[in-house]
Amino acid sequence: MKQEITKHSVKLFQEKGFSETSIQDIVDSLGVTKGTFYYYFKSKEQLLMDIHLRYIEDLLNRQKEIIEKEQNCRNKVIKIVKLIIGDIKSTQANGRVYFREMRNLKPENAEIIKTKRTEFRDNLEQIIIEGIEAGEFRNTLQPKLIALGILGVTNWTYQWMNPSGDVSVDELAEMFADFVLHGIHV
Amino acid sequence: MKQEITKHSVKLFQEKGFSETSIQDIVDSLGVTKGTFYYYFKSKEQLLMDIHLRYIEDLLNRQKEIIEKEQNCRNKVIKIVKLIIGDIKSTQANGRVYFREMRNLKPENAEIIKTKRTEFRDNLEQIIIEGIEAGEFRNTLQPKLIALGILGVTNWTYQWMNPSGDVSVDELAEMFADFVLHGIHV
Amino acid sequence: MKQEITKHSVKLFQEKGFSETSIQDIVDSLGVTKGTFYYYFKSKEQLLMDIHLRYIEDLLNRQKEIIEKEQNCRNKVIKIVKLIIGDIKSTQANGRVYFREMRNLKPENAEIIKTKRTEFRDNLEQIIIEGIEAGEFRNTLQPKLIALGILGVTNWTYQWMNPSGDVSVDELAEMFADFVLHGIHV
Amino acid sequence: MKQEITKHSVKLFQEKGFSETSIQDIVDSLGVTKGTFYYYFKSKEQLLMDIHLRYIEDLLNRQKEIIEKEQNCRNKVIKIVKLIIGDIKSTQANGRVYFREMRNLKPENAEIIKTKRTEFRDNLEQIIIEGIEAGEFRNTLQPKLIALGILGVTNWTYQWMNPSGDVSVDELAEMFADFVLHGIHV
DNA sequence: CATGAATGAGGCTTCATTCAT
DNA sequence: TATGAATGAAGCCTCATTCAT
Repeated sequence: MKQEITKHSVKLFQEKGFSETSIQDIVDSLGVTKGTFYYYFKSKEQLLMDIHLRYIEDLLNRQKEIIEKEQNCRNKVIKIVKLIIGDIKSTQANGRVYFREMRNLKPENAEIIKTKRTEFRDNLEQIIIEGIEAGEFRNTLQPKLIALGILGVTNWTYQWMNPSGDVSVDELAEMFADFVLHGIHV
Repeated sequence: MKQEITKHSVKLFQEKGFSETSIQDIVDSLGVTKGTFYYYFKSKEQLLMDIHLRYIEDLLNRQKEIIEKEQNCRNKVIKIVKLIIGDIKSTQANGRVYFREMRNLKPENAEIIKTKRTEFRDNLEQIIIEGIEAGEFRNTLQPKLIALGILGVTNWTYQWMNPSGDVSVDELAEMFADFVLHGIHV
Repeated sequence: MKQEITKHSVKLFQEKGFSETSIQDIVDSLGVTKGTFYYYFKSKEQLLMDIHLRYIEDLLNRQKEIIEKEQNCRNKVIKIVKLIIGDIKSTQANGRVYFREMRNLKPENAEIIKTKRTEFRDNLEQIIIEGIEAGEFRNTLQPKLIALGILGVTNWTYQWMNPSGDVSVDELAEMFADFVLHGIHV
Repeated sequence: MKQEITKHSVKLFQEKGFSETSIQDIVDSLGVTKGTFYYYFKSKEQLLMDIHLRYIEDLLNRQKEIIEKEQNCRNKVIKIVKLIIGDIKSTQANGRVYFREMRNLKPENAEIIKTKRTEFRDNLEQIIIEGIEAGEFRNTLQPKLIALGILGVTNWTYQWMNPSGDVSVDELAEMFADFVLHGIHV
């Protein structure tokens, strides 16, 4: 039931936004009553925190795997781009909530998520640094800004991507990986 | 007074979010009363629409100027990247509201903004297409996706940029223009 | 278990008040679940009634003993003052609940308690009457009002007494018995 | 309107208790809507605080007057007894709320009221001390406890007094003043 | 132009109670 | 005996909006 509530909530939050979705909306979509919601969650905010935590922790785990498995930095970057974009179909709702609604967390919870978010970004930055040292990447790059640029490319996808649209996810991931590596110039 | 209200609202919307900011918050920050607000705006949503319209129309105008003035596509892209990032200091609040709060517009208003948003993106896509035809850009690129990728790099900036932080806006614009053109690979 | 529940409830009701204490609070303090509570008590109100009944019936029994044992009215009054104040340490929580929460009983239950309360007061009034007739007490006293005055002195103690404070219970009982008998004037 | 709300609230709190009275009850009794209540009061608790403050400050002022005007301690005590009981008719509701509902104040507000309550008691204690020194009162008395005893007699009245009942307020005040001074013993 | 009182709908949350297991 | 999931009513409070002045 807790999972059921989470699932429906993510869907609604994604469609209407966190503040715009009422507990009533959530329980109505499940056919239960408000009491049930509060049996499983201490507050609406805690549900949001749950969603955030689950999302970022999953991302961090899979990022770690990539870093350990892949040999060169080029492939690490490609795989991370594909990681974020790749499962957009299954987790787009989750991702949208994650990228948009952090503001609604209490300061102490926001801090926790922010720390993990920073960790993810730092890991990417580290790959850029190592890639430069290994001669894989151009040595004029500023690793921190580039990491943020790459995340812009991938995360922004969650704003416009229409999973039932005409763009194939795999195709998009390939295109973006290529774009990140080589830019647009001939 | 209307401008005063808009200015303070943008600041508050950016800090706390549209739904989380009450009319009371707005008028308190101005030292006036609610009646005054409703003398100038028909509704809270109309104020948000005003903010959106002003922002996107300004962007579109300046984009048009760039397209007309610059000779080659390479420079057009560079200038557009710098356009979005360049005035982040003066309009970050505006930009954040623009990128985050469109969901709170009424369907008919959202449609209007969406059209202009699409126009901005289409213009960029057109530049990519022309650049490819002119041999400036790689011909393996999918123009629409690349346009979205570039916008990801630039628009995402509004999420993490701290205007009082240590990253110089000019430096950032240069770095991102370079990143967009040449990617990270040697 | 029923006694255990009662004991913990009294403690919580005294600290936070009846309305402010939830069944959840009670069962949490015992490490059991709500079902258990409702196995032993029909309702929250019935628990409160139990507490009231037990308290007043004990008082009435001990008052009766005093009335039967003591020879003169002076001693009867002294002993009753000491009865109420004397076991404040062991039953302060009970007493506080008794003096404060009667309002939360259902009308029919409130009536039952009120009757017993009146009985206790009437017994005291009767002692005053007999004391006046016997020439022990001043014959200008209005027995009913004086009974209420004496109960004020004693019952009010439950409002301010801090059992772990610096006032000794015995000392207090002596002082109040003396005060009731002789007043403050020289 | 604010006064109107306060007046009706006091009446309801006295009848049903603070926790048992809903904002809805209050506004219904006035024929207005909930919004109106919250236009005048920040919270239910603040209304309670208002009631408490008004009551104790009035008492303190009138106590001060008595202390300044009356010449001997005997009369000061008599006047204070009559002060508390005297206006029971006009302020019984207020008094009941004051004596019963302090628990529902936030800790910081409770502290403020407690301080003023203590001030009132300390003033009475001071009168006892001076009375003993002046030879008006018996020197075996413990001033602090006696002050609490006297307050028991008077304050308890708010528990049982039925203003429309058969006991005359003046008569009661006389009787209790006499009781406090001379006790019950011949 | 501006105020400030009033509305009413809706939001989050708590809680006593029930009931199948 | 005891559990724990579920209910539904009710409570406090916020807020966009209206309107007489």
